[in-house]
Amino acid sequence: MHNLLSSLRVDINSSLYLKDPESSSLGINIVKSSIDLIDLHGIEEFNFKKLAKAIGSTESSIYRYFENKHRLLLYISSLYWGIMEFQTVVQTNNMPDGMERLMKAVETLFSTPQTKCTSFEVEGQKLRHILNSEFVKAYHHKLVDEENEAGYFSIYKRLALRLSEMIAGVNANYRYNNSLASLIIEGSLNQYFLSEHFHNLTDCHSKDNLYEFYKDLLTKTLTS
Amino acid sequence: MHNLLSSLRVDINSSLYLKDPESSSLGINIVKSSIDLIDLHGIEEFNFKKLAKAIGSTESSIYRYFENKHRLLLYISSLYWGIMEFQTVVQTNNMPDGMERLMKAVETLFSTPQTKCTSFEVEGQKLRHILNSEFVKAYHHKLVDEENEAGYFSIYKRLALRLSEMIAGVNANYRYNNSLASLIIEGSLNQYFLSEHFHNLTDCHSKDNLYEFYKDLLTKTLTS
DNA sequence: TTTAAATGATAGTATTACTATTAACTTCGC
DNA sequence: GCGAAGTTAATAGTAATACTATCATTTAAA
Repeated sequence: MHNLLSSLRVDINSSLYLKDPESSSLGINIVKSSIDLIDLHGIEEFNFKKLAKAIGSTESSIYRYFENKHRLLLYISSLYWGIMEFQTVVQTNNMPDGMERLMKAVETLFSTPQTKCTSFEVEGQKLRHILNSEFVKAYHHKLVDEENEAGYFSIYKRLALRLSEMIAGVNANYRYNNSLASLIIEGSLNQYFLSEHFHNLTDCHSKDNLYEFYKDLLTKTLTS
Repeated sequence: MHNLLSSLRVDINSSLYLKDPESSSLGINIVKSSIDLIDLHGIEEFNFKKLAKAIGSTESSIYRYFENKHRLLLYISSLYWGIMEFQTVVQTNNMPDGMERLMKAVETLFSTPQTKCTSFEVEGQKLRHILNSEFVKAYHHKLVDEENEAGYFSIYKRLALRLSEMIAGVNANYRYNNSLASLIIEGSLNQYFLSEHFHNLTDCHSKDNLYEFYKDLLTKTLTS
């Protein structure tokens, strides 16, 4: 299994970057350090000048890898969803029972991403924290339709469709499998944010609680 | 009822503005026109220079009402949630049956806001469209905890808690009423966005569909 | 009618998000 | 080991944004 993990690679849409960051140590530094900085200060406070300073390089060098910070955020987001998809596939592989599969997928979605299967040895917690806070900004903007067309969200959508299919596998008569899948994936980001910043708008303050909440919701919705 | 509607006023946290926009025609113009512009071009493209031009005033005059565009967005958001809360309360008033009450509240949440009960005669559709696209940006930032502390999200939170209490009224043993309430309110914004921009990540492309999806979810979750 | 308050007009600053240019360093084929 | 090609660094510059400041003018209230 370890070999499989290290040989597989998250395949990120190549139009998200100008030069593949995995192709050089500077590129890897750009991604790793940007994850540190965005995790720490948020995307608004983050810019290429600060990033350049942090890695001891220059703005112009960073611009050779990414057109702008928005694209970099999309790259980081794809990295996250790619890892999540990979883990979901690995974890649910060869599970014959539909409900068990679905629950395993949900549990995986609420877990910390394993960054081992990438070139970037970053803390999965940081990656998830970034996605919790910043992913909504990656698609809530004027050019979302163009970017969606260009495939910048394809990994995210593929994961949602996988989940949707798993839901259909549990109950083929359920009419809202796509909406339910989106609801869960959104929740996997948002409920953590609520716990951190709007404490009494959620009852889930641990991964276990969250899993229980969605398990209950899904079991009742799909089997009653 | 009409008198009640016109005499009641959505009470917005006064630290969101420097000078109450409802106190002058310029203030009302600022809010009305900003809703038009943000609806049309999104919050990133929007700035006080463009707003000033649109209403035939100046940047400096607008800065006398709102400290910055972020505060203005928070003001508009409070307006939306205030209307939603008001409508929910009016619509569910005197309903003895808990489930019926909850369903009416959900239906109201997915409806277009009635702006009659404000000083701003704007199209409710625009207001909802802005919230669908921009509300997440109102709290996904570095200063969220400070702003939350200052009460900038109090109407939103009060609405979530009302919904949470309604859920508890249906099933007192359900342990996740806060999380479920947040999930519904988030969904009332997000599922519309999905329908518009990520069409096949949802099955709900009308208000009726959405209502059915959540009705099914809530009925099964709370009564089985 | 006087006075204060509100608004307009204009100018200016710091920061951001880039673009352009040139110089220096690295790497790779030969 | 050498030169060419590619990569990165250093520096400078631009347009737009998000304000702040000042003072003149208009409007409203006492």
